[in-house]
Amino acid sequence: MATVSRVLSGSHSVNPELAARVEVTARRLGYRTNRVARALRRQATQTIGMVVPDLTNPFFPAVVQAVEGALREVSFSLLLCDAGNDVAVEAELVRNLFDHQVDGLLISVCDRIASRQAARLAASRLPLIQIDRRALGRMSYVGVDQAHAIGQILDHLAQQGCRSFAYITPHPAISTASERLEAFLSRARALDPDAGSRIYAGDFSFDWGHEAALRILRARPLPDAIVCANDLNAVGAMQALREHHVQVPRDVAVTGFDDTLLAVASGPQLTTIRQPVQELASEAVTALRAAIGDPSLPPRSTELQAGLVVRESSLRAGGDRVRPHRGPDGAQ
Amino acid sequence: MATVSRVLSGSHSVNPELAARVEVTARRLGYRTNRVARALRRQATQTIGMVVPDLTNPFFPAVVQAVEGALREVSFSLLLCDAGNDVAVEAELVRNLFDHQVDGLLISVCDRIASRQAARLAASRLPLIQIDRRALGRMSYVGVDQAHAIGQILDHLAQQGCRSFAYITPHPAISTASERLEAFLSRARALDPDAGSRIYAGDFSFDWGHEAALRILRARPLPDAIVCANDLNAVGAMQALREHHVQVPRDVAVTGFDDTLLAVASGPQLTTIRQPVQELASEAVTALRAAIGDPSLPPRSTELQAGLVVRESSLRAGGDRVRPHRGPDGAQ
DNA sequence: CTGAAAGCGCTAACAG
DNA sequence: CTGTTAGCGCTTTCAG
Repeated sequence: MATVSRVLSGSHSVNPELAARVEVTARRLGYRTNRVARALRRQATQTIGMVVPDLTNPFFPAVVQAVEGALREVSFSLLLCDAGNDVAVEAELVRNLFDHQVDGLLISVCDRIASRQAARLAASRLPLIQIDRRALGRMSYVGVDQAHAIGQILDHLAQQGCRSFAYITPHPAISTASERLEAFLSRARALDPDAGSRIYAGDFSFDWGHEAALRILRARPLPDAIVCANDLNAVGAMQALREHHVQVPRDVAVTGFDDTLLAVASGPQLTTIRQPVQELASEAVTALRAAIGDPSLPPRSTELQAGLVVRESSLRAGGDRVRPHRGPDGAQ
Repeated sequence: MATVSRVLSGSHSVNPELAARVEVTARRLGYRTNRVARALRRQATQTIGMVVPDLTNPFFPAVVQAVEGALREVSFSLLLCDAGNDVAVEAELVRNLFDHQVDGLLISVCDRIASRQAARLAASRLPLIQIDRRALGRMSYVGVDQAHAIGQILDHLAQQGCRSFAYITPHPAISTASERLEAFLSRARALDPDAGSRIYAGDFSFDWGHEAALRILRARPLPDAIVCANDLNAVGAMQALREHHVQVPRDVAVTGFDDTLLAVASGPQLTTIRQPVQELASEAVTALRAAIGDPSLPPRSTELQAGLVVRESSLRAGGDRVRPHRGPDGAQ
């Protein structure tokens, strides 16, 4: 019995001939090792838990897919949980994941403050990597350099001749939103002293983008550009602008963040930031496996760089990519 | 020890006073029962496996979210797997899920033919419910009445005065695509004898919608309406139309299917079919639990009804919702 | 109603 | 290199 175990888990060297016999027989019998029993004995499940705030935000499915792929390569499985943007649910999910004896946790927290307790609890018991959104500054984190990303957007807009800016964002309780907002404020003010008075903070939704744009419209004059903290907000804003016959990018430029499907599906297509989802996922998995292998490792944080993707929504000055059929009044 | 187990799992009646003492102590110690050990002993993990073809299709995250919620209510957990539209990966995932000793399987198969083997294998070993896409006619299935949904679209379009139709669809190897296509053919032909010659089958992507629309443009005259088997295709098609200065819905009506975020994010907003995702999920979970409870139960199939959501993209005849700023040449 | 004891399927320590 | 044995943490007989 022990020999069979050794052959099948490849843990120990076994006489090749015997090993072959075991393998053949196992295959003939359709034998598959019971991972539950193995987990109980080894005290390791080869399963990691992942908690995301909301699968409905298309950014997260992309991350989940990449994470699952990265885990599969090292034959780990994924226990996925959606917190529904609810910190209480999130805490409950983390506890449930403990009970499942997951070997580690990947978490994108709902709230940079309110999620701290759950995150701390989790980190005290398990290797944990924060991904994208974080609550604990001193714990491992994999995310993108938000300031640099926002900088790229503003540089691009400035180059397009934009001199006044509004900013639509979810509530800054989300760490990424907060970082983007701060970056926006510090950089936009150099170009536009009033930028700070045109911050519209709501939530992550299409509807909020729409609503915020309506407020921007009411507070005329329009800024040259509306920078949005994510694609959903941006697309909502564009919708509202369209309803009010304000043309993007002619009358106002709009930018998003995440480069989700929405960016390409909207009309006009959205200039946005492409998150390095693959790298985010593989870095997170690597870091988590390292932490599982040696729990005494110090926290490790990685900031990846995201890239600007220029599409129609920000091209103002009659550049090459402006749609030709917009007519002679297309230039401002 | 046995008494503690009985109290904590509530399986057996225990002297209330003793039970209280156990509970207090357990709480004080922060005791949590180890689900792996329990699973080994009980031969049941309280975990179900779910395999979806592609999380990148926004329909599936919605389903996953709903399923996870429904499972949480009955304290089951979800082991999620993304097959990446690859039948071989799908089969491997199913095997892996066996090894995890999941109590049941929810699967939306990649291919109605090629996935049969994997599905049959799975069904032979475990309670299994097919959800949305199916491969096995005789096994349990929860989905929507595609024919009725397509019927609603065509009725609506006919009412808008459309008399000629094109149809953009993924490859009919996907069961839902195949059912929708068949429904389209049988119903559209009554209105348009040529409908069968305007079928564009490709894949589930934005890009295919775009490409198919280009082909439709090349094969002028334009049909009155382009019916699409999903929102992604529809939005891709609208993009191509826009690039060629064809106005939706003035020059051609376009409809989608799924009512994802894209439907509302696109310009013009998309008339589409809203899938009853919540009901789909809760029915699937109910059916699966029933099958787990009594594996001898006969297969059970449920067809839910989906509803038409009318938005701008199909309103042709100067109805209320046509955007007013389109100008006097807006009517065809 | 409660306690003692066996055992779920596996792996690892220990002999040989 | 291989076999025997104990035991992971829990639940469920079986006695009492």
